[in-house]
Order: sequence, then structure tokens, then C-alpha cells
Amino acid sequence: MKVLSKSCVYGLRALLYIVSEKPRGAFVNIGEISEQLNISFHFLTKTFQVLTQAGILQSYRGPNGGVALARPAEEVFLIDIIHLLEGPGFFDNCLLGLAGCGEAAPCPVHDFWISHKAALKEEFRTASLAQMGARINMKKLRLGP
Amino acid sequence: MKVLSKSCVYGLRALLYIVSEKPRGAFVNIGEISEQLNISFHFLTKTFQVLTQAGILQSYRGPNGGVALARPAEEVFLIDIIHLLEGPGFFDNCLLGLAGCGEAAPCPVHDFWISHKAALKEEFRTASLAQMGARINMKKLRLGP
DNA sequence: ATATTTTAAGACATAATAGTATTAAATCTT
DNA sequence: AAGATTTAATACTATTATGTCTTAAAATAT
Repeated sequence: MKVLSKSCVYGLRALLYIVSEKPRGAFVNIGEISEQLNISFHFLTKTFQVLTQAGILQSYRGPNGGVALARPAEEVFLIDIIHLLEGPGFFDNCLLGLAGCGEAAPCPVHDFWISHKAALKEEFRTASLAQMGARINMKKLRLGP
Repeated sequence: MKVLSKSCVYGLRALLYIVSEKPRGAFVNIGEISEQLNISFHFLTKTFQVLTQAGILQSYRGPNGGVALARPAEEVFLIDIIHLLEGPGFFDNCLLGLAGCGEAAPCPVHDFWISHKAALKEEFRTASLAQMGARINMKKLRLGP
């Protein structure tokens, strides 16, 4: 059940690494993240570029450079990242891929799919990076291998 | 939120078409299905080959040939089709793609993901083709464009 | 100034998925 | 038996996703 693209998964894991491992606002070397999480450096860099251009991250080149959250971790939600990296219509697709599937002309699995989808969306909408970071440290959850 | 591959979606829609539109056990022309559901004939044929070899469908060549359910529609469940066309581990993957994610070493979204996943799996496990076919006819649900 | 560190950007390569075309085999009709 | 119809099997092409590599640009340190 592959739901998220690699790019999105990497983005999420990397952001969660930053908020859980680093003091707020600190610039983190992309090389360190890619190493710790076992993600291709260049691939991660590309993903981060999207997040930087979208104003989620800020970046700084040169020695002691890196990336840092551009906004307070309390104000960034997982759904923001997902919408950025998967596209804005991510939570709107029919499970069977039918265009215009909805209450008016539902597909056979519309009813139960829409309820699960909405619940999932709500979880991502309310989960902030700050909250997740705290949870990760408290419960010692893992982000890498 | 693309969860199922095209092949799987086509397989599900096609089977639901058969059980909802045709008398039980009838052989249906693949060309008719691909036309009605607006699916590439050859692609659908390939998908059906998997289902035929797995014993879900039986096929017959020549004039008036086609495919038909090989077992009673009450005994075929959506999860069977999904496992065949997506792979047997479909409902076992970590949302963040971490190998060995589980109770012992959970990822940050393990808890809520596993509950949604289990609920979804249960729906597919208990939904038979017969049941779905009846629902489709009763509620006039759609399978194509 | 020059060299070093680091992200940015884009080109290139590989793999997975999706879609198309061709040929073969089985069955039916006449 | 001949020809038409229909699935089976294989091969080929196209598209997208993923991953790698190279060069450029920016900042720092010496």
C-alpha cells in the first residue's frame, strides 16, 4: 500500500528529523540528514528545494550553512508538506480513479473510501511538526534504519 | 492519493462489471468490457490473464468466448483481487517506507496509519463480488465514465 | 584574492508502470 | 476443411518516478 511518493516520504522524514533532533531554528547540514536517514543526498536536496521555495524551509550556503525551518514548527502541518510534494488534490481522488466520482455519481467504494480518506486527512491536517517532534522524542520513534 | 495501480483498478472495475451486469457464470467478451469501461483492451487482457491463472476467472477462446467467474461471486472478495494484482504484502507496508516498522520499532505515524490500514483491509476482506454487485445495481453506482 | 564548504540547478541514467502491437492458439460457423 | 472470432502470450514503446552526476553559485575562512 504505497500511498506517498519517495520524495514526499523523504521530505517528511527529513523535517521530522530536524524538529526532533535539533534546537529550533538551527541550520542543519543536508549531508548530515541524508546520512542519518540513509537518503540520497542529491535527491533530498531536490526535495528540499521545493520546500525552500514554498517557504517551509530557509537555506543558507557555505560553511555552517544548511536548511532550517522558515516558520515555527507549531505552524507547519504534515498536510502542508504532503500537498506541496504530492499535489494539492492529493486527498480528492477516487479510489478507482473515476473522474467526477462524488455524492452525485459515486463509484462502488466511494462511501467507505471517503470516510477513511477524510479521517486520514484530518490526522495530517492537525499534526504539526512541533507536535510530531515532541512525540518522536518522548516515545523514541524512529525515522530511519 | 493513488493507492491502487491501474492494473488493479481495471481488474476490480471489470470484475464488478461482470457481476453487476451479467447473469452468473456467463462468459463475457473482453472487448465489450473494455469498451463499456473505457479501458484499453490489451491492457485489460493482460490483467485478466493474471486473474485467470489464479483461478478467479476462467476463459474461453473463439466466437462467443470470453471470461467468466471461475468461482461463485459470494466466495471472491475484493482483497483477493488486490493481493493478486498488487502483491501479497499490500496491507503490510509502513507509510514512511521503513523496513521492519512495527510495534517494536514504530515510525512516527505508525499508530494511526495501522488503524486506518486495518479498517480498510477489513472492508476489502469482507466485501464479496456478489455483495458489491448487488449494491451496484441497487444504488445504481457507476464503474465507468 | 583564493580555496573550501555548502546549497542550487539541471542534465543524465535507470527502473517501474502503463499502454500498444503482433503473433499464436483455440473455438465456432459454414 | 476454411475462415472468422476471440483469448493467450510475447515483444515493443511511452511515460513517469526515482536516483546519480556534474557544474554553478553563494558564503565563509584563511
